[in-house]
Amino acid sequence: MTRVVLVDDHSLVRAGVRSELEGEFDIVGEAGDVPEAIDVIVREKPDVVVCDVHLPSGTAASVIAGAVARGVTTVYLALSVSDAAEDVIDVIRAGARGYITKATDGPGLIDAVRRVAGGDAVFSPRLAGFVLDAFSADIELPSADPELDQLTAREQEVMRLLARGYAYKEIARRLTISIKTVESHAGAVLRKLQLSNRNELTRWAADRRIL
Amino acid sequence: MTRVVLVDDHSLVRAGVRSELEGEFDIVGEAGDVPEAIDVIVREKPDVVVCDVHLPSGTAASVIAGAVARGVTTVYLALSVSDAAEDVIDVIRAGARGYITKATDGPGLIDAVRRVAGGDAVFSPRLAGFVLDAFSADIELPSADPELDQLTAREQEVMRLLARGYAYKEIARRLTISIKTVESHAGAVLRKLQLSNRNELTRWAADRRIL
DNA sequence: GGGAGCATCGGGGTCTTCCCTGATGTCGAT
DNA sequence: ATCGACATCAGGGAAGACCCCGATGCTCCC
Repeated sequence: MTRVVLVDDHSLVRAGVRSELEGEFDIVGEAGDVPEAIDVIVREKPDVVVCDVHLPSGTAASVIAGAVARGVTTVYLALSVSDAAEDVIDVIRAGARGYITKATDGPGLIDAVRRVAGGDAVFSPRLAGFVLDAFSADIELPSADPELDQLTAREQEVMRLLARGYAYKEIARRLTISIKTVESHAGAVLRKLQLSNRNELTRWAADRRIL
Repeated sequence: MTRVVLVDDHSLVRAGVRSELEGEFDIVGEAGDVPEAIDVIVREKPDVVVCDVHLPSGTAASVIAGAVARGVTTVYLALSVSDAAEDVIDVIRAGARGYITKATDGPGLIDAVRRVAGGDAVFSPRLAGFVLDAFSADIELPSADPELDQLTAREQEVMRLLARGYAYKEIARRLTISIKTVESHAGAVLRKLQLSNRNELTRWAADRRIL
């Protein structure tokens, strides 16, 4: 039987969730704040933790981080009244596998717990949209960058080598041109990209995953 | 009315999807392979593209990449017989907002199109699990980095500013210490991290998302 | 045939980076 | 009380980065 821990600062909410889940799952512990939650999780090592997002002493993300720091890896289902993008993203980033609101009914809750226990992720489409946006913003696909097009082919070559940290001398050797030519191209690159030195260029390139 | 383009190499499948969506949406174009699809998308600029994952001349990811390269941003709903993790991840990475299998019934399809058009993401919980795994693997949360611990608190401060591209002079001003002190810390940072110059440091920091 | 854009170089200069040697003061631990 | 780790600063120097001005050749285009 799947072993579950409940975390919520309102004992009434815990009671409600417990009554819904009892019979289906084995409720092995409860907690009302962050340190208490971490202790229970470390002690019980449950299969699933159903965790309120906002707790008096922190958030569900703190609970997850704390448990991870103490070496416990388990599956988290976030539970919240809020469906604000920020809340969702934070807790998902921290490692939660699902996020449901307290408007969910009993069978929905049971289904969600069962699903995250089985490795699935549980989101409403609206929340899934937030998560996808957040992650894609991180990833930043190799899009046709208009800033890159300002550079000539040769300048782009030099730019890549500059971003990798090669010295002018080294770049000159690799492209079999003189240092002075490298300087020319480097100057053009910095001017066109409105950067003031190589370090900004390195960051610029790193941000765009041009490596 | 939401304008939709259908992409699938089997005209029978297109016919089936079209018959389900007609009335609800405005089907403004169809295509059976990648270049054709890109052309139609560029020409029609639809709100939603319902796209088969496997096409004779490529994949849905190729279609998305091609359309993006030609400056069209629209919303994609991937459609496939396969629910293999690989297929899902590739097309989501490319930018699709949803992924449904061909087992979906008519109302489910209509609902999915409507949702992605509205900005939501559409996945079965199983597929959402894949997506989450794939992205979390990329992200790599700020773990306690043993290499960072080699640096003293002050050195870490200086390191962060170095990585951001500030000149020694500027760092000295910000920390209200002398340039010479900054040089000392910078030297210690490079030595301890076994890097030979600032550019490598910038890359080192960028790779670890220390910014 | 002139002009624009590009790639190729040079001289010469200033500022920055990086490293060397060395020094002083604080603080905590032995 | 001493020792080590740390933060602070200095002088000086070699090498690199960056910028200015200017020059040559090449190709493409009107």
